[in-house]
Amino acid sequence: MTKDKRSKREVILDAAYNLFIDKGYWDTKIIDIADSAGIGKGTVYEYFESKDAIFLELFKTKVAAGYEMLPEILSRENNCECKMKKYIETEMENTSSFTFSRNFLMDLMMKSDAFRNPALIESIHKLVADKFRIMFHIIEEGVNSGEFRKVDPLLATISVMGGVNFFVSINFMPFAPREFFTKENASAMSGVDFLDLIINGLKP
Amino acid sequence: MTKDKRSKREVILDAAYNLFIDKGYWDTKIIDIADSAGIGKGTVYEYFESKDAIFLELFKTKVAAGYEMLPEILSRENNCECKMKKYIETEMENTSSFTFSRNFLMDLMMKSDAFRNPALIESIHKLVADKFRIMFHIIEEGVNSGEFRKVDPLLATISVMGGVNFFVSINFMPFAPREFFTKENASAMSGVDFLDLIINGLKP
Amino acid sequence: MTKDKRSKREVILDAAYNLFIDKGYWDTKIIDIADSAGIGKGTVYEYFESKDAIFLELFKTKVAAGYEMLPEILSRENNCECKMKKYIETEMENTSSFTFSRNFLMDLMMKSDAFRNPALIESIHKLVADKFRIMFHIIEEGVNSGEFRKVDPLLATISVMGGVNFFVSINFMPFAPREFFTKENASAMSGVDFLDLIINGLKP
Amino acid sequence: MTKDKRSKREVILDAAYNLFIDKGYWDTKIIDIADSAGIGKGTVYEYFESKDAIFLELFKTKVAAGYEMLPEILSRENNCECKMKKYIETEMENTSSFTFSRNFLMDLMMKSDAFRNPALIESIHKLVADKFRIMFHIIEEGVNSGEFRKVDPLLATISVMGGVNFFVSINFMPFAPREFFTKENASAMSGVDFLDLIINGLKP
DNA sequence: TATGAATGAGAGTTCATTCAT
DNA sequence: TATGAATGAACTCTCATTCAT
Repeated sequence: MTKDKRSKREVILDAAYNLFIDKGYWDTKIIDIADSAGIGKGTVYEYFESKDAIFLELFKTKVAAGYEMLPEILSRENNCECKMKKYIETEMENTSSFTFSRNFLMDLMMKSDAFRNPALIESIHKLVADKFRIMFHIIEEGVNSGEFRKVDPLLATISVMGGVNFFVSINFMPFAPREFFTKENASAMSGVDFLDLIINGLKP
Repeated sequence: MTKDKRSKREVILDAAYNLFIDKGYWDTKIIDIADSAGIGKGTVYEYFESKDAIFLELFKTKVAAGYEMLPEILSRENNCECKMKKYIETEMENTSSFTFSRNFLMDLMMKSDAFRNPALIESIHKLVADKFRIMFHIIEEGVNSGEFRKVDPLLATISVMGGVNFFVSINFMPFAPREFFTKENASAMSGVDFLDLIINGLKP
Repeated sequence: MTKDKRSKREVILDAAYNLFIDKGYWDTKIIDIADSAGIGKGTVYEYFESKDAIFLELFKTKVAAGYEMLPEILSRENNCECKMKKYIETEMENTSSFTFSRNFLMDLMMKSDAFRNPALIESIHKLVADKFRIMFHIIEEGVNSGEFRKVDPLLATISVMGGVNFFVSINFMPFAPREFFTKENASAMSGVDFLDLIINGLKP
Repeated sequence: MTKDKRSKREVILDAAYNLFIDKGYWDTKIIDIADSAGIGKGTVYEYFESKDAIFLELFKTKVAAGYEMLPEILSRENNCECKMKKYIETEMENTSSFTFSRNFLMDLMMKSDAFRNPALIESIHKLVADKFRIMFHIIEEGVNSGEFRKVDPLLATISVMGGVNFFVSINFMPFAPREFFTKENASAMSGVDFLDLIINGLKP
């Protein structure tokens, strides 16, 4: 009862996190979070200012935190292909290690402007933009150094990021044609093969 | 009063369309649509059964209709690269001709399970799954015929579709880092270059 | 087109009448009446001020009119039993000749104060009160003349009227236990037997 | 604040009950109930799922509950006349003890098909049908045993039930001619006299 | 005269948030 | 600290009535 100060906050966050992932932000009600956390509805407001605030906290700790080390990690790599590999691995780890079932991140990205909390919107936009810039610089560097072909870096960034985002979230998308997404298929898809495609393209 | 060729139904659809794109489905209220269309709240219901019905109509006419001819169009092409080119062109046309000021389709895809109207959900899932299958078969065919490398068709489909979706919608995404998306950059990005990337990859 | 002035009014009334009986007042919408009458919604308001006004007219012509001659008819009878017989016959004729299916009259009686139109409320109250008074005077007269026992006329009036009302409307009541109300049973029930019960009671 | 033994649930039920009786179900709005109960609109929904649910609860506790013991009570009586007496007494108690200021039950009966809630409709129909059957069996038994004349039991049931219903509710009917329903008259009317009329009829 | 498109007040219901305990 | 009863603004949808044509 006394050392539970930090713990209860965590419990709320965990409950909210799972519910957001499971039912989406709008379908998750405060009472659901409270019930799931085993506390009273009012208690939620002892720890968080609002539903938005819970979301923001979750975003920062569960999502954004996974990318904090990214620039440093990438800087340790010698060439752009390796950097891109690390990037993909990080994405895959983040989405899987945080038990990203469903489309949490994508959800955030796409619907971010449905929220009214400016801090939240800004956080989301910032993360996505940061990731975009990182990928852009990898490609730009690769093109400049001759490691990559003379492609338009912006175009390539879009292509690669779109692919990566889709790749890491496809399993959780509600509309993915289920006949393709069997257990075997899912486990067969690897980041290495994925990188290979981006680097080498489809042509034999 | 003079240029009122557009029926009121059209006016409502346009108003709803822009609002849905601008603020999202849930943030758009019936009164917003009515106000935006310059009519009374009740009038909306003279033309549509419900908010869902407006959405469904919009989806069918603005989104799904653009893909109806896709299978036929693709069947006219002789090789898979050309098919993929046509696919990308169709996507680009659809998203631009309908003045997609935001990523309407992506939005739909990601949030589709937030809707309760089964007809609507089904329509959305069907379109996305159809498109996915089309791309899958293009790639599968290419791999089988030797036109493409021996890549995993599913992985490649995900990569390409993710890239394409991102590509056609990036200009309208709320979070795209604005410094990259100047007018000049936007016009510089072409489907041909994009296809080149997918086909040939980044390696020189 | 020219001699249809009265006719169209009738058509509206008939349509409304059947709908009121069939679905009840509140479940009948103006558009239903218009559709059923084969005219436009606005046209209804050319002939009637409001939905209430239609109801009032219907009440006066279809319901109240059936009782206008009642005092005169009863005055022709020589004794109270015969008067009561006539009363019952009139009720039965009114409810059947006007194809009173369902609980139109009862409906009116019970829900009359749900209407806001004072004229309507008054009409309904007046009819019911008139009928009550008529029955009361029949019984009072019978008691005074020695034709009936020395019962409380008010109590007897209530008993008889309740029975009569129930009797004439039971076939149309939604809750009547259906196992009792077969076709044969319905035709077997006669006003004469009913009167016999009231006059002679249950004791052998 | 001091006599708040009554739970808020009770307060809401009472408020709703009086309003339903006073203005009818459809004319009573949730805000009316809330205002009358001295609470906010939303609070009503903390205690009841819907307007229908309030009604159903009211029906079960205030109306149906009064008849639960009826079969047992009647079974203790030795002859049919006594059973009928008990029946009438029960009706009178139910309608008076619950401060039936209007004919709530009759109201329910007549309008029951105006509700859409199946559980509600069924409850109402069941109660009325049950009561009808009880009376029918009393009379049938009386006829078979020779205690009553050889009358049609169905016809007699209708006559008696109609009379009883009217009798117990007449004081609250909006249309009852007020000159008859003075305080003295009301108190003069007894169930015993009423039964006498049914049993012995009007003939001397 | 006849119309039906347009209206908007008003309904039941939801739920994030408040606050007395 | 913890609660949950209470709140009311806001939502979607209904429909009797109006009025320009």
